[in-house]
Amino acid sequence: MKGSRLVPNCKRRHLSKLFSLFQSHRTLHTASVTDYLQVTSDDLENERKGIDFNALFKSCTKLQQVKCAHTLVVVSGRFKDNFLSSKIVNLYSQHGDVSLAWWTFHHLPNKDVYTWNSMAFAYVSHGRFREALGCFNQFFSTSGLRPDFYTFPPVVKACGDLLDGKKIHCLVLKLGFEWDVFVAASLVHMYSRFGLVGDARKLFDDMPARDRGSWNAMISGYCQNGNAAEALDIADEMRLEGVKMDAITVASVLPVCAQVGDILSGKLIHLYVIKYGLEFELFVSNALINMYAKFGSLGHAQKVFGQMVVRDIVSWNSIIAAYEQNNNPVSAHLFFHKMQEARVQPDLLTLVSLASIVAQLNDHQNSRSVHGFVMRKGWFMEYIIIGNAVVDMYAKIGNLDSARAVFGGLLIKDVVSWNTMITGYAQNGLASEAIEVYLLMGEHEEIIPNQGTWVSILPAYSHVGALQQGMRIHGQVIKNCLYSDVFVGTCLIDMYGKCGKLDDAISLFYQVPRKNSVPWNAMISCYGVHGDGEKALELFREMRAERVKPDHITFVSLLSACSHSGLVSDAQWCFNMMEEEYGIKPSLKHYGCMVDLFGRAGELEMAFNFIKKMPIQPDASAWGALLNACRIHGNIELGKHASERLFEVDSENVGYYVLLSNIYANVGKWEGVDDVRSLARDRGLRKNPGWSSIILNNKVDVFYTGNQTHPKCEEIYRELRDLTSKIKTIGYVPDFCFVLQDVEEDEKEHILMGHSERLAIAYGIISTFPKTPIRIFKNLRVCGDCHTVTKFLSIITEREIIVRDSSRFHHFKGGTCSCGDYW
DNA sequence: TTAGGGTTAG
Repeated sequence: MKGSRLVPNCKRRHLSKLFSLFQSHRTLHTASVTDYLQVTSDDLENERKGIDFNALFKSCTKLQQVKCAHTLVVVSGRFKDNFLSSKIVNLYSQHGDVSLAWWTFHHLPNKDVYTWNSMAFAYVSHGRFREALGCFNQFFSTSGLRPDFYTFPPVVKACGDLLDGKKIHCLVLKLGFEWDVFVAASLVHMYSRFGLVGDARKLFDDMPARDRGSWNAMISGYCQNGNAAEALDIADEMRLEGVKMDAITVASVLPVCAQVGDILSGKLIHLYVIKYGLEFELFVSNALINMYAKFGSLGHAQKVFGQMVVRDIVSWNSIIAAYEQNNNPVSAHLFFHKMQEARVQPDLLTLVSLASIVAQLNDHQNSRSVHGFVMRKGWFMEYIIIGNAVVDMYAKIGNLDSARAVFGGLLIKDVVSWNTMITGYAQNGLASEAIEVYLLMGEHEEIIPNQGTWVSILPAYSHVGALQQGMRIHGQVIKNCLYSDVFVGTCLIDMYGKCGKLDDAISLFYQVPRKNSVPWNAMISCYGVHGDGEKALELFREMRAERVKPDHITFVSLLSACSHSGLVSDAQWCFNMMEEEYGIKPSLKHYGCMVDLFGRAGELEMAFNFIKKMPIQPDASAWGALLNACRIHGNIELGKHASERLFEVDSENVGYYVLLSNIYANVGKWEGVDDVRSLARDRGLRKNPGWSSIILNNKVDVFYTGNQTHPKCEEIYRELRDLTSKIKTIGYVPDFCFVLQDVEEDEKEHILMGHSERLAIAYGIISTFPKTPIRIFKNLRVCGDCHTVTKFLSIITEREIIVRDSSRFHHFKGGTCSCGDYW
């Protein structure tokens, strides 16, 4: 028999490797691999005598040459030796080859406890818990052997649910292993894992002896259940008992410090880490990076990362996520490149971060690369998290078609998938699509809506002014005890505010926690859109008095509120305070608000000078605000200049062409109107049609300007003609400067009557009981003539009419409007 | 010869 046939399952190359090992040990006198493979079994028998088997085996294991070691065992005929085969099982397991471990294990005729333990441990260490439990059950029921101290800890770890855990616990008690520190620690941890921290604590308290591992098990139990205070307390108790924290203690506690925002404890632990040289532990450094990232201390995170000698995938993911989650996608991307240079293969979580980075950079090209990479890896099938991340990525860059396609293709969807899709639509202004997805979600009973669902759907309902539906969500929120959640509360404030229920918004505002700026911003913005700049300022003063730190959004809301109410000097006060007192550098949005403020107040020169003095390149919002001001105040020359600058920075936005053509039309310069129109046409832009909507009996009716297709069209026009003649008797005179076509006066009056807001209001009047308030929503700004008409309508119909347009609210009552005709 | 307790997540 040839030597090679003795080892049927081992490849020749292992033999040759083995042979070189033999050579290096100088214990085998065969000259070459070929010679060795030619030897017969008799020869081998003789050769074997000359081999120092133990030395060779040790050498193979030391060199991590697992296949050589295996070959050696087989070639030397010792494969029935439990000790050696178990060692091989462990070695294969360490090398990540569980199937070869099982193969070795499986062919052992008389397995002992050590062998079974080794196999179960191999499964556990690769996260194959079900197989580990199966292995244990088979061992317990068929081998006739008694488990030992080493058997239980891995098996306890493998328990997938409380029932399994309790069964194993019973067995431990029956066999009397409960006071082994390793077994007890694993039980403590098992109970914590299933949320029974109290039971875990009882076991821990009853332990007659505790080592550091026992303390760690209890601490991590608390940490993983979010019991931060208890975790930190028991860590302190451990210190008082003279047990020092090790890398594992630190790695458990650091995430808790981050979670509860305890920067001081976090830093003290970091000092401890440095003092005891734990910073070279991979887990510790990784946990430190994550903690500093959560505190927003990117400098510290990067310093820890920079000092690491060995980095693993978690280290790279952590530093990438640190920048990604602190809105620094450029640096995050840089670290991703460095990771590739270091030849570390990205994993699932790398891609989750990368998807967010690509979204933040609005990088359409790379969004497809991310999508493709995930597809090639086949991760969509297995992991919901990456599917959701890709949906989110596409939604954030405004590619809703791709987002929906990926969403539709997800084999399993959880509540986050639905929330992501709803948010995606809502944040891209596609409220009805968001609502459609939300309603579709309701058809899947297994999906339970959560906080994220309310936060995603409420803005969609506010956007379309769907008060009834919004209130229904409010009911659900109360049912789910989420009314004190600051984010849900803020969305409700926003919803009530945007649906014209300012009083409800205010009362809700005083019910939610107000420690951070979020609800304040929402309430200030509500006052702003309702044209009450004074109240917005008053609330801002209250916010300062309560020592709540405003952020950049607070100032955008505040400046815009001032702008809509003509509070020029107050706005200037806020603008200066922003940087001087709070160190917030004004962004383009803030500059845009200021230009808008000066412009609306008729201070066109001030607005223009303000733009000229801006320390950053003015964008479309600044020039657009100036152009709008020129329209309101009829300044053609400056309007022309503003539009030229505007088209340099944004030539795609059709709204600006409309604004410019309005300026010409208002003063009857029809050739100017034609020029602008043809310019827009040449650039392939089409006017965004004006429309208004009204919700009656949960049904949304949308009217486009000049709409002739509504089923009640005739009635609506009849009512409008009737109402128009009535309001003419009390002083209404049509203002033709809002007609942007060069036609006869009769025709102009007809055009005005066909404005979408008027159609919606008339439809509301004929469809509701007398004196019922009417709420309508318009996608563009309300027209000046319609504004006048609505004031008169509020007198003769004795109704409140609430019109929400693209920038604010108009609350008409008894012939006046809440905006005081300033908008 | 084998065991427990540890870091990243939409």
